[in-house]
Amino acid sequence: MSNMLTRVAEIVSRMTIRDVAREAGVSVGSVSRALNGGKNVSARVARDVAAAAEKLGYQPDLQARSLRTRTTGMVGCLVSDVANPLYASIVQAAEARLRDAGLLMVVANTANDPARERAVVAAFRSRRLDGMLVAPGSDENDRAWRELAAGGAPVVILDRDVPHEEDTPWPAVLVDHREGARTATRYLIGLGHRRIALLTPGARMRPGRERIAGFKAAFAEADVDPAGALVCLQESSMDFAQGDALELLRRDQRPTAIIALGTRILAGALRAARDLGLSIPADLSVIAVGDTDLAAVHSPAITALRWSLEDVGRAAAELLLQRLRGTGEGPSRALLPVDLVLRESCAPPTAK
Amino acid sequence: MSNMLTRVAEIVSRMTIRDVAREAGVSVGSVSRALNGGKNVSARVARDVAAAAEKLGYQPDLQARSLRTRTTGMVGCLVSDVANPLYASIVQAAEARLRDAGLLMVVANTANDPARERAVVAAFRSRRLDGMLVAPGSDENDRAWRELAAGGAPVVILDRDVPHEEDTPWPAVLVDHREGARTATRYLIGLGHRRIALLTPGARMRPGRERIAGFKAAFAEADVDPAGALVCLQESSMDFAQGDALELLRRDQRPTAIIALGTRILAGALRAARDLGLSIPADLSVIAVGDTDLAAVHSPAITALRWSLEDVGRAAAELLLQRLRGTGEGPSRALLPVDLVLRESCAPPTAK
DNA sequence: TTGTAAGCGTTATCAC
DNA sequence: GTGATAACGCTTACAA
Repeated sequence: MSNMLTRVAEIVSRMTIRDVAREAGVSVGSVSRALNGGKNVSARVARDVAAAAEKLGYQPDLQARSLRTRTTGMVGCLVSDVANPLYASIVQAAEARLRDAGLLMVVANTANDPARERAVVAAFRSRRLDGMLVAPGSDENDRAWRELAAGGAPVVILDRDVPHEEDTPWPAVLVDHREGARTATRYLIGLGHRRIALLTPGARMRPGRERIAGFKAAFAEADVDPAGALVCLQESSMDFAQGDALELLRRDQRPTAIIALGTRILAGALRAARDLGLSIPADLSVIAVGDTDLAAVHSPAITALRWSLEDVGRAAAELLLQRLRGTGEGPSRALLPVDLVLRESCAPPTAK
Repeated sequence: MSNMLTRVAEIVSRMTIRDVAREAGVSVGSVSRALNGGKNVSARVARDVAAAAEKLGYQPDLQARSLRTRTTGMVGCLVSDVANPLYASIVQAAEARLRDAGLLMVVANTANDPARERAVVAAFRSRRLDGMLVAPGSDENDRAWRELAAGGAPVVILDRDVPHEEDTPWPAVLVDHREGARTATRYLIGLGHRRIALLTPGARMRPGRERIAGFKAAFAEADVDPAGALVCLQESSMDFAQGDALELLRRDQRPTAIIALGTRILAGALRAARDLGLSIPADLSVIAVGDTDLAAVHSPAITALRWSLEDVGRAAAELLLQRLRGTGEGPSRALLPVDLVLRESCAPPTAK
C-alpha cells in the first residue's frame, strides 16, 4: 500500500526547476539559463545542471513558461470540419510544418456555425495562442472577425475572403479557382461544347464565387452564347446532386458537358448519367473539380481540376511562421495554381 | 499617430483581473469569485464585477489560470495522419464532443514514426494536457508508452493493442474487426466460394491482425480447406494493390472472391479485375473493408463492412471525459460493432 | 461576505 | 558568471 503510494507519488509529482537547482547545487536562475540559452553559464554549471535534470527526469512546465514569456507555442486552426478531405489535407500539411517549428496545433470544428466560430475565436484568444489559421464557413461573421483582429495574434486566412479594415487585408493563402474553372470551361468549349453545366455548392464562399466567375469568363471570352453556361447551385449531398443532375440531363436542350465539384456531387452526377444510359464521354463529358480518389479510379477516369492541398497547408504555415517571427514582412498573400489533369472523360459532343 | 498608438494599446494590452477589480472597486479575490463560482459573493459585487468586466472587455487568461488550477482544459490527440479519412472522422467526432465539454483539442501527426511519437508524447506532457487520445502507428514503442503512463494524465487508446503493465490495460475504444471479417468471410463461403483473398495491409496493427484472425476463423468454422484462405499483405497504394491483384487473379486456381481494405487497395483490385475482363459479381465477388464513397458509387455498388468512425471518436471522448471527471470508474473499454452492408458485388462463384 | 497574500513554475532584471 | 528576487495573471486559504 505505502509502496503503491510511493510509486504514484514518483509518477505524478513533477520535478520543478527548484528541484534541479537543489540537486545541482546552483540557483534556479542558473538552471534556467543553462537549460535555455546556454548563454552566460560556465561549463561546470552547464554540466551539473544537465546531469541533475537528467537524473531527476525534469521536464520544464511549458505552461508556466508561457506565463512569463507571453508565448504559448501553440497555434489554432479553425475549420468547418476536419473530416472533410479538403480541410484534412490542409490541416495535415500545416501541422507538419508547424510541428517542425516546435509549435503545437489546436483544432476546432465550427460546422459553419457563426456562433461556434465566435466561441472558438474567443477560446483561442483566451488561451493566448500565438497565431491562428482560419477557414470560416462564410465570409460574414463580423463580430468574430473583429474579435479575431482584436486578439492581436497573427492570423492567416485559408482560401476565403474575410472582410477587413480598409487598407489591411488579412494575410491569406488563396487558390486560383477562377483561373482553374476558366481553363476547364475553355477546354470544353474548345472541344465544341456549347451547353455546359457547372454543379457547385452555393456562392457563399470564395471558392464557389471564383469558380462561377471563371466559368462565365470563359464563355464571354469565347464569344459563345452565355445562355449555355448553366450554373446549378448544389447542396453538397450525393442524393441531391443526383436528383438535380437527372432533371438537368432530361431537358430538351440538355448540357453536353458537366463540371462537378468534389466527391459527393460528382458521384451524384455520375449516377444520374448511368441511370439515363448516357455513356461518358460519348454522350456526356465530365470534369471533376478537385482530384479525388473517385475521379482517378472511375472508369473512364475523370478529367479533373487539381490543386495541391498540401501546398495550401504548407504555405499557410509558412506565412504564419513568418509573422510569428516578425521577420521583415515579406508577401502576405499567396495565390496557388490549379491544373487541369486530362484523362478520359471528355470528348467532342456528338452531333444531334 | 498618438491616436493610432492608443488604439493599438487598447487592442493589444489585455485587461487583467486587477483592472477589473479596480474598475469595480473591489478586490481581485472578489472578482475571481464573482466570475467563477459565483459562490460567496453579494449581489452588488456580482453586478459591479460583471459590468466592469464587460466594459473593459476582460477575458481571463486561461493560461495563467491553468498554472494555479493544474488543469489546462486541453486534450491531446495523437494519430499517424489526420488526413487519412479513417482518422479524420474519428478526430472530428471526438473534437465535437470534447468542445461541448469545454475542452480544446491539440492534434499531432506522427506519420507512424516512433521517434515522433515519443516527441509528441513528451510535448503533450510538458504542456500539461489534461488527457490524450492515442492511435499509435505500431504497438511497439515501449519508451513512448512508458512516458505516456508516467505522464499521469488519463489516456484512451484508439483501436490499438498497446502493451500495458500486468493488470492495468489501457482504457480503449476498439472496433470488432475480427467479427466483421468473420461475418464477411462466412457470407462468401455461404455463397459457395472456397478460394477467397484478403487484401490487407500488414498485421503490425490491431485492425489488420484482428481481420486476419476473423478471416481464418470463418474458414475453420465452416470446415472448408483452409488453404483457400489467401492472405495478401499490401502496401496501402493503389498501384501496388493493382499489381498484386493482377498476379493473384491470373493464377490457375485464382480466388473467386476478394475482400479488400479501404479505398486505395479496393481501387487497385477493381482495376485489376477490369484489366482482366472479369466482371463483378459474375466472375469475381468483392467486399470492401470500410465503407467509402468509392464502394457506394461504383457500379456495381460494392458490398462493404461498415463501422461508425463517429462512434469511435465519440466513445473515446466519452471515456476520456469520464476519467477526467474521475466519476466512479465505469467501463474502461468499448467494443464497437462492424456491419456487413449488402450491395451488388457478391454472387455465387460460376462453375468452372 | 470580503480583502490580503501566498503561491503555481517559469524567466528576466538586477546587483554582486 | 551567478544568485536573489520580482514579476506573469490567476485561484484559494485564511483573516477580518
